[in-house]
Amino acid sequence: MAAEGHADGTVGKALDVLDMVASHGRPVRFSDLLVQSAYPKATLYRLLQTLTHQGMLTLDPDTGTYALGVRLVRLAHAAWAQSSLAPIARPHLDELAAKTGETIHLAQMDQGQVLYVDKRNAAKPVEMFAQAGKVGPAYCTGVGKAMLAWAPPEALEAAIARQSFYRHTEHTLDTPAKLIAELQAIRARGHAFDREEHESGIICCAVPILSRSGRVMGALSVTSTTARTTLDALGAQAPMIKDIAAKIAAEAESWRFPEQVQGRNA
Amino acid sequence: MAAEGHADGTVGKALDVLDMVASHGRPVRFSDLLVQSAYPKATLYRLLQTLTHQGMLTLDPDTGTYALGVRLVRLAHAAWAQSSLAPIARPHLDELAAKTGETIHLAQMDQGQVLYVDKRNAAKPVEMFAQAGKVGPAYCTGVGKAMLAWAPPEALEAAIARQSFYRHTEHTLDTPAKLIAELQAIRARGHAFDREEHESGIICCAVPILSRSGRVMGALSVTSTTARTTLDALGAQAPMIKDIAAKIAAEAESWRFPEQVQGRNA
DNA sequence: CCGTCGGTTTCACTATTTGAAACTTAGTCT
DNA sequence: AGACTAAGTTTCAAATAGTGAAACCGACGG
Repeated sequence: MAAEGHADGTVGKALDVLDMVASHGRPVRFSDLLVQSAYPKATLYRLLQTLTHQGMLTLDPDTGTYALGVRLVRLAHAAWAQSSLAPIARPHLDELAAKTGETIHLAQMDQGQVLYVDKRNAAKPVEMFAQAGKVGPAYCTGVGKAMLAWAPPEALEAAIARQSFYRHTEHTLDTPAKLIAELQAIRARGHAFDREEHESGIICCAVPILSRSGRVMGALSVTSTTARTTLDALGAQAPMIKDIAAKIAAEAESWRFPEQVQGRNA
Repeated sequence: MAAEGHADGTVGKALDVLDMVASHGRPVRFSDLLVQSAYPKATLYRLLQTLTHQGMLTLDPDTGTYALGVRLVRLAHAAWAQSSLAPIARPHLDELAAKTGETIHLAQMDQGQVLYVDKRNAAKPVEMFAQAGKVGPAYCTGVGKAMLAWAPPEALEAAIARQSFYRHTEHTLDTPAKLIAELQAIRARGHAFDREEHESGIICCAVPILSRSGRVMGALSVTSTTARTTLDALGAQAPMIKDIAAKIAAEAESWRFPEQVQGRNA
């Protein structure tokens, strides 16, 4: 059911296999992959061999199992550093965390899902890798809705098609229609709320991070619990959150426009 | 000219492009990539398009620049969780950090280079993503030498061919011969030292993390400065470090952790 | 208005990928 | 033992997907 869309070309298939390996929590056998992949034996075999040879997968010669390779960790480091908002946003998240004392999330959109790229936890110290890289649903989280609300129509449509609309709580918006109505309200209001839609007792206020041209770059949220605060109180913080989001956007944009792309490789 | 190995098939080329984008610290233009890639315009264009379509790259429509995509961050999260020693080693690193009060490194080998998968910093709080994923040279770091010392001959040869042997300090082992002699001594001694070979004033003691079958899974090191301690004092800690490395190895193995691939197949 | 510079598309040519089927180990059952 | 079976590896003709020189387009700058 991976239904990872239209695998364009060999590369698409290879990446599909990569996802397949990733989706299992543990090393997988060739045959395990074979049953769930649409590809015939020989094809899958060659794909795995190529990926292994490339260091994207590692093959344990003893158990004959495949796992994601360390090359991915290296690539991801670069990805996180260069293409996510995290490094730029870092000091702003610290500031926001200090001011609110609440949990802060910085997220971006990845194939219709919310991907958390950074986080400040109210209680525990930062556990970056353990949190960054996690994904969540878009239709029932503050950051997800904030990003969807400002997404271009065709992206929104594609995203909606990928939502499960599983009813996590009694407040979950469990149909596309409800969600679309909500997005409209969010646009009008300027920020999104999570009204215990994902987890009971958990509420949040989220704002989009928009580029000057109005493109959604990510979202920023302050999360709390109904025990500790109310939606209204959170909403009162919206201007400040929005302000910080704007700062992040501005910096991100000026960081991306350096006339001179420095250094050829290395 | 860096000759990123022999790109096998289209997939290899695509991954090559990915590395190329990663190697620049920032978003790159099509034309920047074109000049440094061996591929002709149309080919590179199609490759970029496929990767972008797949979410491995993102194309900023405003500036027309490519950057690594967030899908990589997601994949890496899985890679880190499933194929690196980090999650298993975490509590042990904490313990070692507490006992020594020094900087701790956990590393694995990636294409002849040292890849740091986790770290405990003596001074500052953990900055995971900023550190994990970083690469370093193998021939002049404690963890690097520890892993090379127990590497199978064929892998060692391949790794040596990839070292630059740049003379970082006056203590750097700057020839294969010197390195090989040192590796022998390390094997005999059971642990490796970094005698200010990479950075002046920085010393460390590293041990390999070996599977029961003797394969190198990674390495663990305690780093300090000449101002604070001596090699002998660090060496005295070796048994304890080794003990912790053994615990990590045992747990990793019982978790059916797939070990590093060694050689490349034909 | 013309020339140039990025970037995108075309299209005949070819190399790569495909996948059914045959083959090889390494276990297992009788 | 021998003869099955499961899991992984290899073959090879057919077909598909990738190639890249060159043409094309649109946005500058003069």
